[in-house]
Amino acid sequence: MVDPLSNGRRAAKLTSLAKLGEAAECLKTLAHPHRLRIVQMLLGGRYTVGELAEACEIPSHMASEHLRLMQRCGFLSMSKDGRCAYYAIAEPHLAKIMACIEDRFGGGKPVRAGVSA
Amino acid sequence: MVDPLSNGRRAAKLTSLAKLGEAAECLKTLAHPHRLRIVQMLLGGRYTVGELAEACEIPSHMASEHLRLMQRCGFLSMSKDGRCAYYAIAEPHLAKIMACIEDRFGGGKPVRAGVSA
DNA sequence: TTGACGTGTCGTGATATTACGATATGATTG
DNA sequence: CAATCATATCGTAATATCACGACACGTCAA
Repeated sequence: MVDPLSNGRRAAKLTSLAKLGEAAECLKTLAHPHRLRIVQMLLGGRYTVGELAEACEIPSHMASEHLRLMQRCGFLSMSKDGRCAYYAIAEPHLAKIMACIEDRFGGGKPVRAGVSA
Repeated sequence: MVDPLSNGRRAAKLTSLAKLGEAAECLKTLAHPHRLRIVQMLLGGRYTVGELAEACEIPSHMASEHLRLMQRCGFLSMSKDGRCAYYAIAEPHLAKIMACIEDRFGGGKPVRAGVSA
């Protein structure tokens, strides 16, 4: 009954719901296959909208929208060079989060836990 | 036409769009303030639906739905004890991802990127 | 058995997200 | 100057998500 892992009101180091709401917004922004690929590519260097769009197999105006969304929540920065727009990672935490994602999904395991437990 | 998997300017270690779609699903499941709080609590031990609901300030039948969503993508496991249902973390990667989130949002800073370190 | 309690499920309306075509802007080329 | 390219923005319809009330189900106490 005194099992430290099975019971007891531990000291709550809980983040406020407001902060969690902010975090949820950012997570939701990241939660899209094309945007994940864009982040993954950008983690390796800077690319133009067209390059990113081609890698995601989508029209460039759609890549532009994804890019804008991610720029709005502080993930990316943009710099223009002539008529090309180069995007780059602006939020350092993205590398760690992406590493977690690649760790779980990049490997190749089917990844389905707990379903039968 | 640039094949993102074999002909990038840089060595492309890109995850397939299918895998990224899977990852996006999981991220989307996590991207909700109440679900983030539930995960944060569960990372510190196991709790019943009612306890989780109270901490999120929501009716317990809504907590139950959040719990079911997270159980479906393998994040959580459940065990019944009498009429109580105890939930616990089933996906170890959750701890690392939550640590990243707390690192960026838990501190207390307004948090808006662009502040180049 | 009856009734209260803790959970889980269903249906619904409100709201957010998505992809897309059309079109606008600014930079380059001839 | 006009044409073209690379991006960006707008309006939209289809779709997904959300919170909620209502209620079904098994468990426990009397």
